Amino acid sequence: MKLLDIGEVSAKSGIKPSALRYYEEAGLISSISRRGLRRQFPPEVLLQLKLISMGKSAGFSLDEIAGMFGRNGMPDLPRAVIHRKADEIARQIHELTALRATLRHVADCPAPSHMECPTFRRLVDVAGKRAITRAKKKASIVRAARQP
Amino acid sequence: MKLLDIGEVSAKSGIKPSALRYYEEAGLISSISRRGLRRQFPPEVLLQLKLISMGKSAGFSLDEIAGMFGRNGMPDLPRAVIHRKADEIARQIHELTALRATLRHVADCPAPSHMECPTFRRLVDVAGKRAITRAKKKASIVRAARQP
DNA sequence: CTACGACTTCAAGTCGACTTGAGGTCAAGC
DNA sequence: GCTTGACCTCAAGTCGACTTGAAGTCGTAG
Repeated sequence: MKLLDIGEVSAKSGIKPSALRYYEEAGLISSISRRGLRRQFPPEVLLQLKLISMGKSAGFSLDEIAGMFGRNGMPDLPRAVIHRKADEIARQIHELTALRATLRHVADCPAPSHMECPTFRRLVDVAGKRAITRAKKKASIVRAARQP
Repeated sequence: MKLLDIGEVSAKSGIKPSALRYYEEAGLISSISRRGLRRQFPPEVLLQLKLISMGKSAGFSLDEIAGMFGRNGMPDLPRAVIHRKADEIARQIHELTALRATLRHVADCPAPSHMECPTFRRLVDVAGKRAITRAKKKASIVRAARQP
């Protein structure tokens, strides 16, 4: 199993060495040895980084991502918890879908004031209420994750 | 048109007054008058806040959101630009969909090592390449903004 | 063998998005 | 008329996710 040094990982993933060190520090990835001082990573790290970047672009914090994928890239979590994460993502997909529709609408709707356009209001309402709940939930999830 | 004072807006939206002041400072919303010192907002602000929270949960910065919806909540931008934002969101929906599928898969797949499971690798590959591009784009925007 | 460039550590800095704190103002209820 | 509580301003603090800088260490190419 041929190892990649941090420079190669950085080149292949597009993530700066400094960020890779930071991820390692945070326990998201782990280097397997050194050549001189240089960190050597197993090739799976590239896949793990992809997962990390997916999680990030989904708006999860590094802590949450670590929670999803565990220390070595794979979840040691009960299925139910993972499915709950997936549900959270599903909800987010819903919200994004509404946002996209809203944008397309405001781009094309010729009405003078969108605020009074019923189509617009309906679109905005789709994702509405959960947003408030969410901020609070996030905090509690983090707390829960810290006390296993 | 009955006005809402900042406390009511906060209660109805779940957003703290301090954050509302911050949004006003940032030009995302605007209060229309004062009663004593208290800011008074027009009722549309609630809709605007919904849009803002949608945008936030989609991972956009306040600046980007301001860019989408303009100073007073509605876009003054050319259609093409708005559609590009919508496309960006569409891409993100794609990524999230892949992430959700990946999570469901790791929750249920009984394989010993996911790293070698072809289903898993395929899922991860779905969203892959764009992430890198995105980070660079963001950075270059930032750089450009610093040198006007 | 030496110079180079890419890495190393560690501390400190940055950026966005707020929150918090100190000190002050107001309008409504008692 | 005075207190109370929710607001006000402005400066400073916080948190996450990195980046940057200084000072040092390697291994390879010339």
